[in-house]
Amino acid sequence: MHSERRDYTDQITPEMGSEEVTIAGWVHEIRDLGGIIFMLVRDREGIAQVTLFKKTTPPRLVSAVKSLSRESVVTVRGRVKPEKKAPGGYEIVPDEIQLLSKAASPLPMDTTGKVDADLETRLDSRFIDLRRPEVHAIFRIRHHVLQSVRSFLTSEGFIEVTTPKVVATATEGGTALFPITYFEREAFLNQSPQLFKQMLMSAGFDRVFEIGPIFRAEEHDTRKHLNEVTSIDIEASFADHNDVMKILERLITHVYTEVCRDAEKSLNRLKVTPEISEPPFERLKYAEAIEIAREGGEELVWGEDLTTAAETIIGEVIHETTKANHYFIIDWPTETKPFYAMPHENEPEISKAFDLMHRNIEISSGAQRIHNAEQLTERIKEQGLEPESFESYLKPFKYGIPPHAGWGLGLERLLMTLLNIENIRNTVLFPRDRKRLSP
RNA sequence: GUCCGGAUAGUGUAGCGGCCUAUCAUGAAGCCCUGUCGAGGCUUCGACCCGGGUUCAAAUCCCGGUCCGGACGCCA
Repeated sequence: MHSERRDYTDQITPEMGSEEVTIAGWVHEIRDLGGIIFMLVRDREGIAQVTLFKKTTPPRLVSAVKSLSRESVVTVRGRVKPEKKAPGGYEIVPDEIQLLSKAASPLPMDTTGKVDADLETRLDSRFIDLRRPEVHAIFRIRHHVLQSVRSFLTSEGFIEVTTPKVVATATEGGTALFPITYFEREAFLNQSPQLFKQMLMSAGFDRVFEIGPIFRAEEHDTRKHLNEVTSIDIEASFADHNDVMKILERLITHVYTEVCRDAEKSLNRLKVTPEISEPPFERLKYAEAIEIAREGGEELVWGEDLTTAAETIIGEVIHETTKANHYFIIDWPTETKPFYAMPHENEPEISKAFDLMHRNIEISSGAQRIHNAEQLTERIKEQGLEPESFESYLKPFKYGIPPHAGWGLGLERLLMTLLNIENIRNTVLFPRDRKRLSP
């Protein structure tokens, strides 16, 4: 039975006449009108209507359907019947219905859209929540985004790599790391593939990208933070910050364009039309950004990171003037950025670091990196860190490493802004936040 | 972590001192119904987060706890 030919519901059309089909899926709804019963069967691609007539359908099938519970898994073999009154212009008249797995009731939540559930309830029963077509659509689009990122970066000469997530030291300072037990030693979950990417520049890989999980042990509790996220990271040799910003803006446009082209059905299901930004994106200097925020009433000190309110004001002003959602904030104060960001030669208090913003959300940040071992050691000291603990990091810089630049792009933030999703938890199958560790 | 809201059937909600033996929807069980597409009609089932207090009387007011949401903070 499992090896039999199976048709997805979207492959069936009214033009198929009375062809035999076999569908497999979940019982979405049963509407028993007495003399006629409609059973809606849902699979990954859609919903098909199976119609049973009390007078002509074999009684065993009628009673089988009457005893089915919602969300049970069934296969239906039957004939296609073009029917104007049926959704999609066809229905399936069954010859055989098999129950493969019975669903208990009541269900932990509604799957048909009649009753909304809180995010908490949905995440507790995520396996059911993910059955809902509009939730499923997010992850179909996520797949398209990943596909499109891979094809774009590959066509730009980047090699996909994977680097360890279990690491020995808390390398970057900055964010808090999750400690774990690694046999008899302490280890950490990696916060960024940064140092590995740079080692690969020393190793002569020239251009690499990695798509993988990163972990942040920060106790933040907001709509746009998670403790485990997927980072799209690149590093490019013989390149500066301007070069990688150009790659980034073209990547964003490419992803938006491809998603609009390839994921139309899922976008319609979510009722969103992504707004494509065309390169070049606005490049706003940090100094200009804080000026805009000050004019909008925010009190900011040069040298500090932007507040959420400041980001909102800046995002709105930029949107008014450029009509675009995406923009870069460039020339950040060196002290606000990680030690490996390259300071400008003639103005070392600002660095060749940038953030890519979508309105008020930071979706990516990157920089040209320092590739000189002495300068790097100096910067480590200036940030109050111990150069001794960075020895294995510093080693590749002593034996020939080209100038290089790169960025990290948050996949979930990209999806949020692409699909206008309010809470980042909706963009991850099984989100990990301050409170949630299962499922 | 701070501030502000909130917690009522499986799910989503109304009620905010006595009219609550708690509203409505959805769901489940049963009955009627041959074109539903949030089908319809009738019957039944199912809930006040935990602990303490105030009061003749608490779902409702007060205190503590737990959990949730939002904003902010923290954050390559």
